[in-house]
Amino acid sequence: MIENKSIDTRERILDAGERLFMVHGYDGTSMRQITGEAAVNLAAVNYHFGSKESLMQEVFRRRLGWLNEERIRVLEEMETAAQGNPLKPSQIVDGFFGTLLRMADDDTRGGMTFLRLLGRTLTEPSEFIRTFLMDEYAEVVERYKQALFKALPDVPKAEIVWRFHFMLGATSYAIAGTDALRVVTDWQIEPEETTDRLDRLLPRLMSFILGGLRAPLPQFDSAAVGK
Amino acid sequence: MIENKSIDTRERILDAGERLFMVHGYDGTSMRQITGEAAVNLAAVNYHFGSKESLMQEVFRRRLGWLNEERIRVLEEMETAAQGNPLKPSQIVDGFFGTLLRMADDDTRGGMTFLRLLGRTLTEPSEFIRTFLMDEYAEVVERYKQALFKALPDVPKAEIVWRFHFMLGATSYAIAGTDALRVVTDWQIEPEETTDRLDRLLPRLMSFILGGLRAPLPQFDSAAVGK
DNA sequence: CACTGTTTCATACGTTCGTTTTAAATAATA
DNA sequence: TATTATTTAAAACGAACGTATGAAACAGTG
Repeated sequence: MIENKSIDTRERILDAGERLFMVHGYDGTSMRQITGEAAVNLAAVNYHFGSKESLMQEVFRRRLGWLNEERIRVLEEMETAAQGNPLKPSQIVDGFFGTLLRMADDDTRGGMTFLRLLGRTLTEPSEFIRTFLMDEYAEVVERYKQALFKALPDVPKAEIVWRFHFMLGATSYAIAGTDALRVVTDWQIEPEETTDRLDRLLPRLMSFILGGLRAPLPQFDSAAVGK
Repeated sequence: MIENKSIDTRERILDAGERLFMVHGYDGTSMRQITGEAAVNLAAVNYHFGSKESLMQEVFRRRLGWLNEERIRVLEEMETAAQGNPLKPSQIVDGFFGTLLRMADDDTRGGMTFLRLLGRTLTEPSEFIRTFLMDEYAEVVERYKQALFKALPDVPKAEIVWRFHFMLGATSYAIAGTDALRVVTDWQIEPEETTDRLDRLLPRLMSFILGGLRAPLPQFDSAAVGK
């Protein structure tokens, strides 16, 4: 290995890609936009990453690697402290979703930009990113799922899995659509809300998804399902 | 106006566009894919709709027009029956989200295909679709918002707006990611779950989002927000 | 039938896309 | 400093993109 020429072409490309993929999506972002914003030559992406797809994967790997390791670290810490007893659902939810949301405050880890990219990507999984995300998430999801099964022994497992799914949705959307949703709604939030919006998003979202997780089980009233 | 030549080129283009935009996204879908799947000439899209963007808008207008009229019809019906009394939150939620989810069973209204397109589009709002969606949604969101304010007079309005936001997210995601999420989780759901998955999604999702809506209000413990 | 407006068709236009190539510039090693 | 490996630079590639054109096929009306 050799030292950087200017201050890291690689990193500048990743930052530009992260931001542009977040704003315009994968297909909507061109190599020329990326290299233009990063102020590097067009060929630099293919030199450093091989292809546009590989760049996209590296954008995710750079952030998700840390995030999912942190999630597992937090979970193990809690499990150690609990000495074999089940964790509280709120602890588990905070370990998974709270750790994610707290990334938004850490600009050295991508901050809001990466979170919003992640949120929108989960609903538009191209084939190549889909298989990649599966690998990155497999272990951490399995661990948290097991923890929830243990924490909620009376709730059917299928139900827990669905609700995990819903929580992921509410979270992704809340992040990805921080202003995309304003669009659809046109609601005005008081000024104080927008300034420190992020500080307040976490407790708000936590309340909501915990409320959903603990909601009464649905009645499968087969006759009235349609209404 | 003149009759159709073969059986409605326009409609076949809309159907193909709806499906392909759902699978590959707007930028990821080419005119040649659309006209190929619809078995019409390449120029037919520009002839009938003017441009690719206009086609996308028409794909949405065709479904959203009916959906949002139906939502308002249902709301007015409930309000009339209530004779000025506040509605139950569960009624309002069912009017908005239940009406949406029940579209999935109606293939003459796009069924799951359109729902999934809608779900993924809400997290990737291109500038041109963003302004369009705002117009389509403005009235219905305002009406339901007001109904919720009235139904939950003790809950701060900002809180209700946020939770509406979260509910929309959980719903969009649950729909858009019907198998995109399987990807991320790799959970196995019992066979019986997948067959009539849709019948069971509605009550499950309803329980979840109602639980979230009724959850205890968050504590803004400013000192401990970061952990 | 001829006439007229509508729809379909094959084809081509000018751009932009991701990628490749060849050479120049830079940094590390001896 | 001479040599070698790494990184940047400029230019070009073929392919695919959305769109436009003009003629052919069609349907409705007299």
